[in-house]
Amino acid sequence: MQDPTPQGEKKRQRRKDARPSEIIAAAMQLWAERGFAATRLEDVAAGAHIAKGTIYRYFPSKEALFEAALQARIVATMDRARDMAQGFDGPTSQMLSGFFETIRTELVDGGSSVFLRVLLSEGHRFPDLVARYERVVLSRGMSTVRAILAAGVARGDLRPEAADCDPRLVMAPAMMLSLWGTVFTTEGLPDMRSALAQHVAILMGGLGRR
Amino acid sequence: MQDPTPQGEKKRQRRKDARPSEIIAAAMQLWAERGFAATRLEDVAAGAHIAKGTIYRYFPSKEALFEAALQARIVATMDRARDMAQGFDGPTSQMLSGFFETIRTELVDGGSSVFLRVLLSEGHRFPDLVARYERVVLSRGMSTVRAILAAGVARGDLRPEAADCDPRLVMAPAMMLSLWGTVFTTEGLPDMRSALAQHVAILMGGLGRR
Amino acid sequence: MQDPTPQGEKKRQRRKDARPSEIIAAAMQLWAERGFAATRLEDVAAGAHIAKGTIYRYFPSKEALFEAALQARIVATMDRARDMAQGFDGPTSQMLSGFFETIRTELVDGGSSVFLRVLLSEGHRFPDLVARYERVVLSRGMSTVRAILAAGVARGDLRPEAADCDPRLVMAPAMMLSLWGTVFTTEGLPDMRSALAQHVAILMGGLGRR
Amino acid sequence: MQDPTPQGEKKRQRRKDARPSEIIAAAMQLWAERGFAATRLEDVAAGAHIAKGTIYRYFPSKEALFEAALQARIVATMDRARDMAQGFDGPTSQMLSGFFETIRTELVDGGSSVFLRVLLSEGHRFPDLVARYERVVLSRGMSTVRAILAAGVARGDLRPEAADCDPRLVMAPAMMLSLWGTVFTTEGLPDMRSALAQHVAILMGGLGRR
DNA sequence: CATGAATGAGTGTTCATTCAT
DNA sequence: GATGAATGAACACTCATTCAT
Repeated sequence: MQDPTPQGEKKRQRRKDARPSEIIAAAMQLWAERGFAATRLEDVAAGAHIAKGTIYRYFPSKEALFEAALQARIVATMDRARDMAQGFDGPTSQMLSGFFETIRTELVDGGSSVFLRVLLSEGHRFPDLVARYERVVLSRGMSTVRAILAAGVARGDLRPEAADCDPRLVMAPAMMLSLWGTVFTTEGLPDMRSALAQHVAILMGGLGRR
Repeated sequence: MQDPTPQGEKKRQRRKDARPSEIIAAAMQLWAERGFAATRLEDVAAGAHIAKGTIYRYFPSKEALFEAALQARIVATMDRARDMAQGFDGPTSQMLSGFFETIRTELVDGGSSVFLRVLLSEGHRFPDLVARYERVVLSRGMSTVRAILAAGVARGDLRPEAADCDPRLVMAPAMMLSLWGTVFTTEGLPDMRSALAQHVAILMGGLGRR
Repeated sequence: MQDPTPQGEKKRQRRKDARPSEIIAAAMQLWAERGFAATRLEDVAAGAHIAKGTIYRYFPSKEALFEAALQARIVATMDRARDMAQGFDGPTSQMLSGFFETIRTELVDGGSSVFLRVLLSEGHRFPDLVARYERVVLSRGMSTVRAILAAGVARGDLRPEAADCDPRLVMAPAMMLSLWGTVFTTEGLPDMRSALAQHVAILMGGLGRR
Repeated sequence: MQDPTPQGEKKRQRRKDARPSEIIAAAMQLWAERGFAATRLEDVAAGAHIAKGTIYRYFPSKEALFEAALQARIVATMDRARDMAQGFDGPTSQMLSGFFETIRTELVDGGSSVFLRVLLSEGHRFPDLVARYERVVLSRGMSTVRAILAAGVARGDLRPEAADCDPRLVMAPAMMLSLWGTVFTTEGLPDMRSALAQHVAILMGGLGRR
């Protein structure tokens, strides 16, 4: 009598609140397996154990679902990565390792490499999304790299020219290796963590003080 | 006059022989512009100035066309790259530059980055193709890198440990930058040649003799 | 306090009783604006400030709502019109004017032209409704016209042949003009009242005593 | 050998040329029976004995099909009607009769009343079509009426005030009766031709010289 | 009783593929 | 061989209707 939202209401409500992320999770799994275009919304629905129409209560279109997934999964991580870079003041090699580990965790463990893959191959159809991804993900990543390099120069870990290094060169192996593992064989190759450690070593050698 | 292959016939014959590569050229151009899934076979036909049905005279399906294009465009180039690497015996930095320039030419100017993009995001639909691409393109590229590194070590340009370097780390920036330019903005960033020159410098610093 | 129908109850009761007509009112407004097929039940619910499911407490289906709206809105008016015609004994031109004004008020101001529009274009889906509309609305209207004409002949206002006039000819302009204004431009044309006055004049000239 | 389009080609060509009008014919029949919204494109295809996709070779959308049907069926007729009115110089009553017969033939026999019905009830979804219908059909019809009335005044058949008569009053019965017959019973009522003859008589009485 | 989350049948549209000419 | 008209399976999206709360 006193409670206008009794126990009964809550179960459905709890479900409703969880739906969007359940749908996103199902979608990302399938996109990772089959690609964006090749995944039917009906499959996503089945993966989330709901009916096709239910998706449309939460996302107005397939593209919007992609956008929401992107938003939901990445922003937080990139912020975290940047905070880490700015807050932490250890040796440059350690900052780079931390940065790469963050990227690896997000892209590989968190499954965010789908976004990169989809944007790379179907990006022409979603110019707005590409623009947002650049703004939110790529440029933040590049800023982080620049900050790390600048800090390294300031600290004396790196040579002054390191500040002018194209940040994509620093990020590329982390990105590429994440993609690599989703399609190509990695047999006979170092695991991603070791490879990134090698990358740090090369960078420190190539950019560091002689 | 009784000649069964008169002048007219020959022209047609020449035309007919050229068809497959004309179709492939048209397809690659469009795939590069719009992506594989978003390009209709009808557009490819129009680009090749033939009728839609004619494509099926030469390729049994859209996927087969993709496969043929991949086969046709890449093998030669990769062979060239390897030959170049093996045949040439200059300083390591020069060999790396040459190798990257070859990759860049092929992927960017030749438009082969489509293959990488498609395979990366829709590879699961083409397991055989992925396997072949790995065998023919990726592993050859990695062999080339290993050969260059080994030659560098032998020459004394590189430290012995360079021979154990994951070849993907060497290739990744060249691959990633090729993909980058097909979707993302490059404004405010060095052009690809300069970036690869930086990459060579970093590698030489990171892997080279102190 | 022990009263089983206290003040609060009553208000709710009054509310509940009013629901059907509130729903009908909301529906007719939207049907008039967008047409029957293009109006979603959800919009009707929103217009009536209730939840979608609540409509089903009162009407078992969308078609049933249409039927109920038809029933509710028209019978009364047509009865009124007939009463007016039969009760009043003025000059024929005045009776016709009054009749047309009644039709105009109902169809245009009251929004009942939707029924005519829907029945005209989707009537085949509602054979029962069409039959009822004919019985209740059209044939009553025609009776009224016949009564007016007969009275006019009896009075000496009209020529005897007027009694044989197809009543649809008398009603058609009033009906058509009501429909016209719901879709087509009326710019540069007389307003409906003036037009109907012209119509009365023509009828009186064409059917009246020379 | 001399004929680049031999017999074989022709059969298909003849078919192709006929397709659009076959599709339109099938569509109009079904729209007349069931209304526009309630008729699936698949039904139209079945009615034209073709596959659903074939419709899209000739019309880019359902709406475009409606538009094409409208264009195809009506313009010619309305032009004919206007030519008739302008070219013919007989008594006004005869011109009116001719005009109404043209309208009747087109709307009833030619099935064009569908357009009116669809526009009346679903016109809100097609503002462009409504505008075109007004421009092409309605305003031409009204011009024709005005021309007939003006000619009648000039001839001395009609009183001067007839020139100011709202042309919709003249057309309304012809339009309304066409619609009437598609949904409502006409039992016990004069057939359309007789009714329109009565209408002409009334108009001549109401607008004509005393 | 009221709610609105969930459903799923239904429809317009696309496009790889076929095949009569 | 070459053509392009025809096909029909497939898919995104809508919305009347249901039902757990």
